[in-house]
Formats: sequence, structure tokens, C-alpha cells
Amino acid sequence: MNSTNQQKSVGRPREFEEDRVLDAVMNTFWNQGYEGTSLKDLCSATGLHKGSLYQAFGDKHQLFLKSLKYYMEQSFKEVAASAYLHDSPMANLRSLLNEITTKCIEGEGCMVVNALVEMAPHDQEVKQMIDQSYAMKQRFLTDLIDRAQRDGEITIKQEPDRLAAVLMVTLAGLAATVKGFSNTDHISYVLEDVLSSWA
Amino acid sequence: MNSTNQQKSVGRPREFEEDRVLDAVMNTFWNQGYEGTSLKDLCSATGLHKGSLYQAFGDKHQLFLKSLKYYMEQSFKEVAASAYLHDSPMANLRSLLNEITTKCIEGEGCMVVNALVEMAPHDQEVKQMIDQSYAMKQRFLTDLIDRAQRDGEITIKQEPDRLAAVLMVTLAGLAATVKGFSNTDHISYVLEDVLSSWA
DNA sequence: CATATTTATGACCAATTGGTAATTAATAAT
DNA sequence: ATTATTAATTACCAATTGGTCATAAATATG
Repeated sequence: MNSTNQQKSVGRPREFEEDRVLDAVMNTFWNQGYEGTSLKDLCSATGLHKGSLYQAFGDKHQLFLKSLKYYMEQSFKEVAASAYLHDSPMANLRSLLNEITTKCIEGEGCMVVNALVEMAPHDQEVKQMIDQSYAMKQRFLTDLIDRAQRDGEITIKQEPDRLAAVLMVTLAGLAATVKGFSNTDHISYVLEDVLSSWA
Repeated sequence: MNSTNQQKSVGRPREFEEDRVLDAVMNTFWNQGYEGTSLKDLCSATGLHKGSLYQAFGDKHQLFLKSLKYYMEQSFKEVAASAYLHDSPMANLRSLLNEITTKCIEGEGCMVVNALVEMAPHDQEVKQMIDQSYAMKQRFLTDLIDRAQRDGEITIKQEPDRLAAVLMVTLAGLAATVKGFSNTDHISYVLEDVLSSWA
């Protein structure tokens, strides 16, 4: 295995980069949903024929799972960094929530929330993936809140994990709400307002 | 027009009650989504043939719009009453949010939030309907919050409409979150926690 | 009873769906 | 150069999709 992931192997070489394709697939599912996306859509988005798509990634459902996983990894990477910029846990929490809010507004929502609403009730695999990522994010927030409380920057007397649950629900709500409004001014203050009510 | 809505008219009489059908359609769209629901699904849910469905309600999209409108009316009726049970605005706000939370958990989500996530970005008519109902609910909450602030039961210094926006987003988040968890214990406290942080 | 009107039913339709398989092309190993 | 292996392309498939239409059935009117 080398750094460019182009290990020479027997047979005709791939003409596409897997991540480039996964990115296109992800974007298509992200803004059309699972049922709203046809294989034809995926082909025109990726430039591949469905035969190639199937051989490389499996059927539509597997393709969705892989693109969802890709989304989770990428978006977490993109966002988690903002939680380590400052010394104070509260400042880190603030900039994290700001970053998520910004990304959520720019991206017109969150693929995980889309999948949660459309698929989780009828798709055990999707449900499990979301469950896992939810638990991880919840722990991440709980930790930040806990430390902010010890620092005295959060004075409200409530269990950190319950406060984290409030943030998680609010963030999900943000991702949903954003899809209905062209003017997102009101919405962008919501997380700040929640946080400042804990001061 | 009479009270039973069974005005005798020329031609073969309908063999179904419009509201009964609309209710079945609503439930199907509610838990399968728009793209996830086929005409066959709607036929088996209502017991009608698609010819009848088309003649009575129009095509799939119109049928969705009508069932969404039906949902909005019914759910608002069901829930709004809990905001007039007590004298204190704060107590009314509390019981309203409790009622919504309970209904949301029982119904495994909210059809409006589902439609918001799945359709609003690509469907102008759905977007408008949701926009309207959102504005109305926001005003409803703003009014309650405003009066609770004047009563001194909400002490946090923030504009009522911004606090209402927080509640709206949190409620949307609740509707989304509920779809991923069989155990809804943690979630059921979220609205209470938000409210109590304003005390 | 005959007619006009509305509804229910089932046949029908072109287009699209997700998915498969056969063929051709490009590479590495021998 | 031949062969094995993998990928790209194309043709193909049954099933389902949303939607229409002709026909039969049920009622009110005359």
C-alpha cells in the first residue's frame, strides 16, 4: 500500500478515483435523498456507467451506505478541528457550534439528518450507522460541557449529558429547518442563544 | 351543504368518506415519505383504485399536498388546546411543549418535518405551505413567551421571537431525532430542559 | 322507463426503475 | 506472444412507476 493508493495490480486499471466518485454519489444522495435518486442520476453525477458502479461499490443500497460513511468521516474531520483552537472549553464549544452552524447553512442541511428522517425507521443498517455517530458526537459534546462547567463558564445546574442532548437535538433541528428558508438570518443565532442561556 | 356533508347530488354517490381516505393517505406519506410511497401503496392503504383516487383528489402530488394540509390542520387542533388549560402563560407553554413532545414520540415524528427535509428544497408548493404553518406557530410561541416574560416567569433577557425560534428549531430537531431511537427517554426531557434554562 | 351525470373498476400505456450478463478493452504475469 | 485478470461498455431484462381511458354501475331528474 502506497501513499497515492495506486497499488499496481493485475488486470485493467481503474479509470476513476474512488473518493472522487464517492464524493459525487454523496452529494447526489445528500440533496435528492435515497428514493429520490435513481441509478441514472448517480451515473450522470459520477460519469460512470452503472455496470462500473455496481462492480466497484455494490448495489444502490451499499452505495448509499458507503457514501454516508464517507460523509460522516469527512464532515467530522472538517468540523472537529474548531474544537481545539482555544484554551477554554467554552470557547472551543462556541467555535465548534458556530462552525457546524455555518457548514449546515452553506450545505443546506446535513446528510445524516436527511438519512435519519427518510431512512432510519425502515433501514436497520442506516439506523445503526447514525446511532454510532450520534453517540460519538454526544460524548464529544458532553466532555466539552463538563469541562466548561468545571471552569465555571457554564453555570446552569444540569447534567452535562442532558445539556449535550439538548445541543444534539437543536443541531438536528437546525439541519432540518435550514431546508425551508432562503433567508437564514434568524436561524444562525439559535445555537448561540442556547449556549448563552447556560452562562 | 348540510352537517354530515352528504349533500344528495346527481350521479353515482361516493362510496368513501373523503376524510377517511385523506387520513389513510396522510399516514402512508407520513411514514414512507413522498418518493417512498407508490400509488399502489396508496390504493392498498385507502382501499380505493387509482382511478378513483385521481378523480377525487388529482395526481400524486396534489394528493400529497392535500394530505399535508389535512395533517397540519388536524395536528394543530389536537395540540393547540393544551395552551389554554391554565391561567399562567408559562404553565400553558409548558403543557403545550409537553403535549407536542408526547405526540411527536407517539407518532414517531412529524409529517411536516419529514416533508421539510425531503421536499422543501425541490418543491415550491410544499415549501410555501410549510413556511406559512411555521410562521403561524412561531407567532403562537412568541406570544406565549412574551407574556411569560412580562409575568416574570421567564427571566432570561432575550427577544421573545428569538426564544421562539429556539423552540421551533428544537421541536424540529425532536421530530427528526425521534426517528432514530427506540428508547426515547433522554429525548423527552429536551424541551423541559430548554424551558427551565430560561427561568 | 329513459336519460344525464357521477363513480367504480379494470384494462392499458409509455417510461423508468434497479439489476444482470455478455462483450470488449487494457493491463500484468508467464 | 499468450494468458489470466480486471475494468469499461453495451445490450438486455422483468418489474414497477405514475398516469389515462373505456366501460360498467349507481343514482337523480324528467
